[in-house]
Amino acid sequence: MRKINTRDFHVAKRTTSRDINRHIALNLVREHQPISRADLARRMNLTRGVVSVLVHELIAQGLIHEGASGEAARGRKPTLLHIRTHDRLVVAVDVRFTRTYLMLCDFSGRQLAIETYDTVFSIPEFVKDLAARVRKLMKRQGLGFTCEGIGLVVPGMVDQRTGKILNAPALGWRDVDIRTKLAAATGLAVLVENSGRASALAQLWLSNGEAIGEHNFVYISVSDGVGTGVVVNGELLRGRDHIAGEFGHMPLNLDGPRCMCGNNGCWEAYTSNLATLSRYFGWNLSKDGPKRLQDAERSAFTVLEMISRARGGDAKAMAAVLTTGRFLGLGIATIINLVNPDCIYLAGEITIAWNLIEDTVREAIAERVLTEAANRTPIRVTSTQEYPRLRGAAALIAAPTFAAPRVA
Amino acid sequence: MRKINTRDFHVAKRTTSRDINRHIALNLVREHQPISRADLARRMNLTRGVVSVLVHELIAQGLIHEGASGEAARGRKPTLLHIRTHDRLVVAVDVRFTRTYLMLCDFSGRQLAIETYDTVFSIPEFVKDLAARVRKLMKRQGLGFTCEGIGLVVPGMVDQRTGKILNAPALGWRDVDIRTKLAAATGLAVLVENSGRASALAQLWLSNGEAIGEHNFVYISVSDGVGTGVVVNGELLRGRDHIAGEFGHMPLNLDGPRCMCGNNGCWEAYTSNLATLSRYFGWNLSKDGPKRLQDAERSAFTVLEMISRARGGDAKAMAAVLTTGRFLGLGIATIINLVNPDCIYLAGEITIAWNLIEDTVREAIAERVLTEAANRTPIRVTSTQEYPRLRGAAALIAAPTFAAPRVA
DNA sequence: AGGATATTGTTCGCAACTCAAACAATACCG
DNA sequence: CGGTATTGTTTGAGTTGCGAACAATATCCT
Repeated sequence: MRKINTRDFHVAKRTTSRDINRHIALNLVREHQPISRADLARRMNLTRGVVSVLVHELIAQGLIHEGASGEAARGRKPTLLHIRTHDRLVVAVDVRFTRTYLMLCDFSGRQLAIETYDTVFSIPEFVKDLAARVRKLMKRQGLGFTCEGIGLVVPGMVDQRTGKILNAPALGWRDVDIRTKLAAATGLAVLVENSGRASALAQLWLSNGEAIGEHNFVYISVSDGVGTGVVVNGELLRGRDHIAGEFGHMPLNLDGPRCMCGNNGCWEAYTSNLATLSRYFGWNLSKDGPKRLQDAERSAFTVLEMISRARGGDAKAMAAVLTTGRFLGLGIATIINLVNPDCIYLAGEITIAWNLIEDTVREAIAERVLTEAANRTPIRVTSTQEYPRLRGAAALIAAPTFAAPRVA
Repeated sequence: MRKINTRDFHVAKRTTSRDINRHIALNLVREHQPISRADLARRMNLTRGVVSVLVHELIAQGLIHEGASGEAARGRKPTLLHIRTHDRLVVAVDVRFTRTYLMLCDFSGRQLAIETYDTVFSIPEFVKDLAARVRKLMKRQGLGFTCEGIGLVVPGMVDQRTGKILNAPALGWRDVDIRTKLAAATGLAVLVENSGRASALAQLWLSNGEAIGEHNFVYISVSDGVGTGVVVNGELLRGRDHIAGEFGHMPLNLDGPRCMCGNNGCWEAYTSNLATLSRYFGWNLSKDGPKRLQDAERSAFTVLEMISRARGGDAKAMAAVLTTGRFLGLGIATIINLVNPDCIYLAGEITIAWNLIEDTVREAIAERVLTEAANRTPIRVTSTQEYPRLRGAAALIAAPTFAAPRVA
């Protein structure tokens, strides 16, 4: 039951009905390919006649293409339709504190090439270097491919509308108009987004197989910080200033440990990798937080190693991991009470220890959740191998092609 | 950029374009009445021809009606259009711990009659009594009016789809199918909702004048508990189990004071009227919470009185109020970081003391908010005189008439 | 082998819709 | 009282979904 915004509405034109149906058809092909025209007509409750025209238009636009004939128990064999993604490419960039990840993939998120290198912190050099790498990547890819844009994600605050990085403390970037600079250097469209929200976009737009279809979820990425993205009704929650969804900085305890953001007791301060390590080593973050972070990042000893030790019988490591699990659960419970999503996706290094902490997490959730139904909210752990941030960067460019037209 | 849900979509039919445009026209009339056809055409960027037909259909449906001629500097005088609300009535019911409020109003939320009486806790008696009161109200109203339904709000968890009250601890109601019972007793359509969310609906659908138009906001109602409603893109956030938006139970401190919900340190436990009173009297809620609540409710001494004392120079009262203000601000800051709404509406008895606490609230917000832009989020205090809960109950019945048609 | 049957994809007349332009109905103004 | 501006209606054209008929193609059954 949505209220029509009388200050910003979209009247239906002559072509609106067809625009809507064409987009629905496109998305059905995307999620059910290969699929025949007759099958589309059945799923859409339209006549085959209309669907034929819709498909013709989508082919003319170069969005789908006909493939081989399919099998049928009886009657004429169907012509199967496929999404045209293989020659529509995207460059995805994930800038992190230590290293930068660069991926070339197609519109379905399929990885074609990937490379990683030490992050360049000087903006002009970063742009110049990245532009050169993109050129090389496209050259190596050969002809017959078009690159439709660069998606870039950073850990920090981003104004998605203007493409400006407002504040990325981990990189030391502040008020950087990265979009304009990068677009000028490469001649490509550039979209920028916060890495937590981008991961949510990847889950929404570029997930494979069974994971498809959730339209109300919260994505939680636990690594250096805790990044989150909230998806409501198939749309990422961005907020007035494009800074919505910062669940990492909700307080668990106003007098708790110091957080990177300057406040005390943020969820992130209890559950980030740094927090877990601090618990193990007995660091006092309230005193020397940022310095510790840099030491930890640069040192070889990561949370992953700590988890190995926990598995190997190191009781202190196990205790630290479990405590993180408990706070993870308490935060998740709050999120469930606030958003009541269909499910929660959990990502980050800590998920490697999922079978160690699952019981603790679920126990903490049960403790603070308000109803029995909410307690049954599924928690899905996503594999770190899939590069969610990079796929999210790709989704920035690919998604607009498939998004619902704005109406009413 | 919304993703189309391929499991639950709405194909555009022959009549979809007109359905959309008719709803837009209806809403424009609603928010700009009196308005002429020509004016509608200009606002909608449609030709007057189409608008004429749309208006004709809306009149045939009995949703709008023609009024007097308007003034024009030159040329033919316009025929002004009005929403037909005066003879479409709604019964709004607000059940609270001490008293029940019953209002008869029209589709625009205009109050026609209001009464209040001691809450009847026995369900069968409550239903029987309410049905009798509704009959009497309608009889007194006379002929020529149609009652289109009953909207009922309660403090507690409600499944809006089934109309069942899951758990309303303040009333002692649990798993009550109030909708079926009340519909059977009155023969009217019945919709049930949580009172915090209903208030948000009232703000969205039945606000007057300048307040019209916000489509992304959080409504915070501070009274016995802290009820909240989140509106995103002109739609109330309900969540999978219809329990979303329980910001009252987000923790400020995991080891904080005991809350009605059974957890510790909920925002509500710091800012509800009971919490404010406890601070003044030095009650220990962790020990004897529910009993205290009943005592406080039944006693004549309310938060309002405490605020008077604070104004009168009672330093202890002032301190208690200011502390509530501080925690109010800390919670609001978290909400801003999570939802980043266009604005925040604040309601409840504590708003009487707004000029006392505003500075403290804003200070606390500035302390925890993550960006300068977020710090500028407007906070609008709504008058208690307007019965937000009752208007929300009315909105439950009235809103579906005006809501955007589901498409794509 | 060949007709019955089933399925796919196209075509065509019809109804519903937006759109542009012409039109009748007012009202004001010099 | 004619010129002009504005409102609201009408009319024809272009676009769309709908239903039914159609051709093409495959399998099944005799």
